[in-house]
Amino acid sequence: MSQEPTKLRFNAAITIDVIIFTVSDGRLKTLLIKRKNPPYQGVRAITGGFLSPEETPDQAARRILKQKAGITDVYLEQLYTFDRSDRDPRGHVISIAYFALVPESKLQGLTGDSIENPELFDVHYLPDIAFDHDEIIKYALKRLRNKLEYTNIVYSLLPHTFTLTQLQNTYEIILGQQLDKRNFRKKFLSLDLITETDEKLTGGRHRPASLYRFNSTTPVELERSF
Amino acid sequence: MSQEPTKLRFNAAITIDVIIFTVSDGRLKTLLIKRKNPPYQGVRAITGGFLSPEETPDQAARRILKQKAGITDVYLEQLYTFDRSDRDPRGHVISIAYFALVPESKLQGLTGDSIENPELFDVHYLPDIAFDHDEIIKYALKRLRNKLEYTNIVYSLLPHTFTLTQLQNTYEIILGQQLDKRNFRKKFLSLDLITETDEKLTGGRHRPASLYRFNSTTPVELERSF
DNA sequence: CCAAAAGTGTTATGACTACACCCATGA
DNA sequence: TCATGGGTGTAGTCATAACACTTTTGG
Repeated sequence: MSQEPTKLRFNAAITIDVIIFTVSDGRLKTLLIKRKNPPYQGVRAITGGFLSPEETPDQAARRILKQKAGITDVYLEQLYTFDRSDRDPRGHVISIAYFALVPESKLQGLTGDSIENPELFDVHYLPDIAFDHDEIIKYALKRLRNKLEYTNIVYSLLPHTFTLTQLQNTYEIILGQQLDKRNFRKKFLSLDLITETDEKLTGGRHRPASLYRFNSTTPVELERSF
Repeated sequence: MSQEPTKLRFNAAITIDVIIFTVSDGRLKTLLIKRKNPPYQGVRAITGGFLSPEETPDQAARRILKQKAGITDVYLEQLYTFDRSDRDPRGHVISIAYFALVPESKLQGLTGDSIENPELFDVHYLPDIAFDHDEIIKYALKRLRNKLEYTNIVYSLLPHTFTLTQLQNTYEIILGQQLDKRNFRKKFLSLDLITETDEKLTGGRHRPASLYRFNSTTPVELERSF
């Protein structure tokens, strides 16, 4: 294929924002840092950073996850590309937003003594947030709730084996509503996404619970029932 | 809010691609141009262009629609942001893709004598296409089919007033399947998206059809039934 | 033995599917 | 009068929603 002399000229300033969700203490939480530079210095914000010229947006999102929160190997999905031209006082900025689902176990290392002070916040009780980041979080939450209904991505928030009650709790926390135990089990088991192991979770002063595992720990899309 | 000296440096080459869908002659079609420059010179491609530094991606998408196809005031939605780093021989390119729904009436002016030779192609019989544009079209089609089910966006493909048969045909063409007339009417009318006018479409040698109009010609999202 | 969570089945309701005939018009 | 597309209702099936008691363990 013949190469033509057209030079590729950079024509935009791209940032990558990564909304990190986790379920912890019975709450859906998101990780926010404290901005160390203007604009919005000292205000909470989604983790993000500028795209490096030699990396792809996906690579940048994973780099940011690792650098800012020490997180690797998690569910990551592109959310939307937002234009910040009128919201960022620095000028014309385009933000490619992602969202990540992180099991609580991968957030243990978050010491909070990092320079940007990452902390988890209940998505229903967010502090003041820089830019229009609160709208982005709402948008991500909507996408997450929808995807719960027609994919298996909840696997990315649970340990390798889990009980049906843990699974149901995760759904209830994210959807923000109680579900009927029998109906939930019947329906979820009919989807053939999980398999019962021969192990049980003991320890409580009650009947032990069967442990299950996901058949696939890569994203699977179900047929929609429309 | 204090401005800090951080300079905004452009760090990426952004292109905007706009997949244009229309229904015509009982087929779902998309507009493709013929590339006049390498790479893929002379090959069919989605309409697109580089982002201008002073415009937002949405503005760029509308500018491209107008410049390349003479189309204004249509349904336009951001689809996904694709990374072309390994697909475009010119180097690191990021494409923000949109899709537009255009009623046939707005495509009359397409003379085909423009320098890029825009033509409509049946989405099921596409010619050879530049880059990975065929995958992008498939992705757009999937999004379009999904959105038909839970939004009113079909309004953007129909004239101001229309018959229920026209409406059903549009659904059938896009979804690629026949629908039951009685069931379709019962369900669609129950959504309260359209209202019967007191006009009828006469002209065929058969009973005249009632004309309907959409209650809202801005996008409306229905509650999903999940 | 008792407190606590695990586990299980049936009925009622509402949504979707399948299906066939009469109606109004123009030629 | 007849060919053509417009217009309508019902019964069967399937998925979802509502609902309460027994089981197993640890303390």
